[in-house]
Amino acid sequence: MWERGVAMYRTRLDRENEPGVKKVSRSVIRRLPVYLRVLDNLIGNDVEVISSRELSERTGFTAEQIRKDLAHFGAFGTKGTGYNTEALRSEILKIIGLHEKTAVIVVGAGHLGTALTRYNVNKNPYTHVVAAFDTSPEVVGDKILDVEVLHVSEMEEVVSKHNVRVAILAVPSEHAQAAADQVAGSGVKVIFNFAPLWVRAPDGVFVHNADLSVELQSLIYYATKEREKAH
Amino acid sequence: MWERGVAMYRTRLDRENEPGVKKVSRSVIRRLPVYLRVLDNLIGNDVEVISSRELSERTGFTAEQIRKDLAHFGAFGTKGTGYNTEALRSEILKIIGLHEKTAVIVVGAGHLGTALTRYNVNKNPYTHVVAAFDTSPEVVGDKILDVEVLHVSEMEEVVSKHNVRVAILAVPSEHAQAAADQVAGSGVKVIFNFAPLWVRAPDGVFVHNADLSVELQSLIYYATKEREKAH
DNA sequence: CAAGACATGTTACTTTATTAACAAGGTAAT
DNA sequence: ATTACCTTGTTAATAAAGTAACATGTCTTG
Repeated sequence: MWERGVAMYRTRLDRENEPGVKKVSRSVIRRLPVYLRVLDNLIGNDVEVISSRELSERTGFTAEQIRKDLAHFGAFGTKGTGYNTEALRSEILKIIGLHEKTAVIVVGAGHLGTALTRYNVNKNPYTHVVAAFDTSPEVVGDKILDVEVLHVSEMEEVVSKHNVRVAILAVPSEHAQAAADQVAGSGVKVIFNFAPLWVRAPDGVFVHNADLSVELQSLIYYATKEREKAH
Repeated sequence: MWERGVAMYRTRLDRENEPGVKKVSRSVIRRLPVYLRVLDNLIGNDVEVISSRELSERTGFTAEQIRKDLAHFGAFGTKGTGYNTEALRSEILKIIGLHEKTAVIVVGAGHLGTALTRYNVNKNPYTHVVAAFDTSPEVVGDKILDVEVLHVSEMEEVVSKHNVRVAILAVPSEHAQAAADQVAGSGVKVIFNFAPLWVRAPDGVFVHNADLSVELQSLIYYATKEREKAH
């Protein structure tokens, strides 16, 4: 009775230390799509198995780090052999949530928004830009490749209809926060913001600010000093 | 004699641990331009003094972190008061190397390259795009705002003439590595690469790969799960 | 001019991330 | 079947980054 009681208590503590979902760091999540791209290439070349050491050579990350990253989510490899490329690809797709094509909207159909729409449509097999939005009558109604530019008033309907969870923001900074509020209000869960302003969003909405000016300015630090390579 | 010998030995070891220049992490360097932007705004509004606490509210970083970041480079504040906005701005400019306008080239004058050229010219007071480059006769000779599109064969001359140390790469991935080799060969010290491929460069050249597809894919992870905000 | 309030910069602590080491499992060849 | 060789996944050690605490110094106010 006592031993059993103690054992049960310990178990409860262990559960508390590992509260349901183990939290995985942003750094790990960022590396997963890099593994994915390499796997896509390998599969395209009919390579069926890959070791962490070979993945290391193709990604620049260390083999230990790759194994550890994957271990966060399960044991996908075979000792002595490595990872089956198809199986690992499939697992990573499931982890990220790319197993079905993700609907994305682009807000702001200026030069940057247009370029990002084309870039994404052409370069990314896992996401799909369902529409771009703008307020200017000059661009509303246009098409960017096969993507229609709609008026922002139609955003909520489109988001709802296509179950859009990701928005790319490429509007002038003076409208960025308002645009962020609107997309968040429409039900979007992730905002990828290119405006040179750090937008805020309610809890539950994940914001990634990709301020290219700030990024460029930070890089200039390395233009004068002799330093190691990035990433 | 013995004690002195030991003491000297220890000192030598300490020096080796701290080799002349103290290394400052990428994370710190990335935050500096954010402080800079806030300072620019404050100065525009004739604010002369700012505390780390107020900077914290405007940047989202903690006050402790801001103080610690700045402390890497010196003591710029006044106890009891805070930081003089003009003076701190000036210090950060010197730290990053932005005290004189930095010459930048854009390689690849497609949609993304054009958008980045316009974005940078309009949004960034500290850098100056001196030219864009392409190989296609259709775009060579065009102008993007007031930036000329030149043939890549002229790159080395332009880089040398304007002392260009930073290149933005926006070429198709199949040409990215060749383009990186060429700009590195021209004497550029920093490569900001937007091609969906991790380019490599010789030692002494700092590469930052900004693969937007990979970034977007990693964000999708947060579209399904409930998670905290980024950055 | 003394005292209270305030903010920096430094040092110590905690947390997180990366690197290394290794035990256990699996393959292939003899 | 046994041996030699690989490679994974886990645990341990190291390094890095972020957070907190506080001693020191400055300003302001009565």
